[in-house]
Amino acid sequence: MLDIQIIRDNPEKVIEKSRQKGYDVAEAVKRLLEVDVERRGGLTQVEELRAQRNELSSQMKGSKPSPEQLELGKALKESITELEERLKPLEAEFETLLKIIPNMPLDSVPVGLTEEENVVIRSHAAQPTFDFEPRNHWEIAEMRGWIDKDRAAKIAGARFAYLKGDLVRLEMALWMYGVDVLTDEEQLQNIIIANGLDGVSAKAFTPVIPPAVARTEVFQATGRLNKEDQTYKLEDEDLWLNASAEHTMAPMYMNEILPEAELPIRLVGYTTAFRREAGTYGKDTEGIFRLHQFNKLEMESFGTKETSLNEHLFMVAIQEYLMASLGLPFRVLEKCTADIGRPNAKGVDIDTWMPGQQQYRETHTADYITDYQARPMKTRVRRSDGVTELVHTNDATVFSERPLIAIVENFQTADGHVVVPEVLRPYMGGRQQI
RNA sequence: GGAAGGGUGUCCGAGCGGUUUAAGGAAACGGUCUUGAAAACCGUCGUGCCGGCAACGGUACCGUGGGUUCGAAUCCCACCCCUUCCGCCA
Repeated sequence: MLDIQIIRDNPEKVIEKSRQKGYDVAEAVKRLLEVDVERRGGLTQVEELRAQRNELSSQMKGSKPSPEQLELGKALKESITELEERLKPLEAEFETLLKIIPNMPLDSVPVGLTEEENVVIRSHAAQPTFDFEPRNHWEIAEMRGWIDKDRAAKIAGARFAYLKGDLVRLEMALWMYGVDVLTDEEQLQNIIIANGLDGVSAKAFTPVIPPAVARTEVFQATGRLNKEDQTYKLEDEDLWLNASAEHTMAPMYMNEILPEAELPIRLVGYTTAFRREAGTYGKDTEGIFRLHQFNKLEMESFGTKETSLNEHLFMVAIQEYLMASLGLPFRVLEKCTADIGRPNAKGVDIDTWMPGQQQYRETHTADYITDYQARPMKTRVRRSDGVTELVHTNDATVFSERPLIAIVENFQTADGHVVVPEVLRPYMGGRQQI
């Protein structure tokens, strides 16, 4: 959530900056400020009464309370209870509205109302040419027995899959490769230098396998439970299945104050992600592009306000480095105001060319979140001068299963085999083709 | 799942109805001393919210949420978590 002070001081700026689709930010800000005034008025009254109660109480502590004092105490108690009851719904509405208001995009974020208005900022590698008609990944998978969705449907329903055979080995190779790069400070340093990100720490990411579920309270604090219909809830438990390792890594240091010397804390988490994909009926029904369950390797980091923007750029640089090293054709997009998530002040996507589908498809995202998540999570840093302040969080995809699709489609051979990218061969027993 | 014990500030830890504006210790920061460091000594040292230009004042917070009371870290209820033992088990 945003700092209420910022909204009070610059409501028009918050509104102007937050052009989002789906709901009316201006209306929410207007109502929030009304509620804020009412709430503060009530709060002042309650606090005055409490002060009287505390005063009376300290008078009574030495001797036996007189009947008059007890009488006054009872009257105060009633007034306080009554005022508190009136305040409760205001506080609740205040909290709800505050959570609805999205983060303020940086000035550099392009203004747009749909994802069509995202701006391509870089392109890497030419689209490959084939002397045969390139197939979809599901056609290749069919030929090779790599994906079985029919039996998965029997077991779990639509949008689930059994991945099989060499496709599974390729996926595992991808995880290993990603973790190896992210834990190698020399390679990280090279990425920093190559991208002119001087001053960015080359500290290695710590590999993490997080819980795949989180409590309601925790999930809400991350700002990622906005669309409850997209997230699976465990029946009879106060638990939700995570839709990314980000959801269970970001709140890891909830209610903690971290020493500045420990920052940046960098994590690379592997988990299975679950998404209900409500409202996508009929979309991407073929193959494994859009499943209810998939695996993903994700970066998460905790830093300070001075370092977070470069940390974001660093994460994007890592993504580009990884994708380029695989030899995949992809482009980098600066997301427009409508396409960045509510907690974001900026966001970058990577779309990768899928020759079997003759289009670029989203494979990665990188979120610049500032202190928006840290505020409700109460994750803070004690600076070297002793001051505590909110940390800044960043997250970004390393690999999901979508790059797997890109590898299969881009490096396919005429007879339905796939050339293994060189950097993955050490993890595939040296095999050049599967 | 059963039994017992426990959750207090950055950390350790006391407190079990009104001297809590949370003892004491450690860490951290500032200072004295020292060639420098260590030690010793002195001082500072929680967070949120409300009001105020500020100094400051008020209020809330002792796992979470309710309750009892004029008054709750302290008593009662529910839940969550941790530890140990038993049972079950990848």
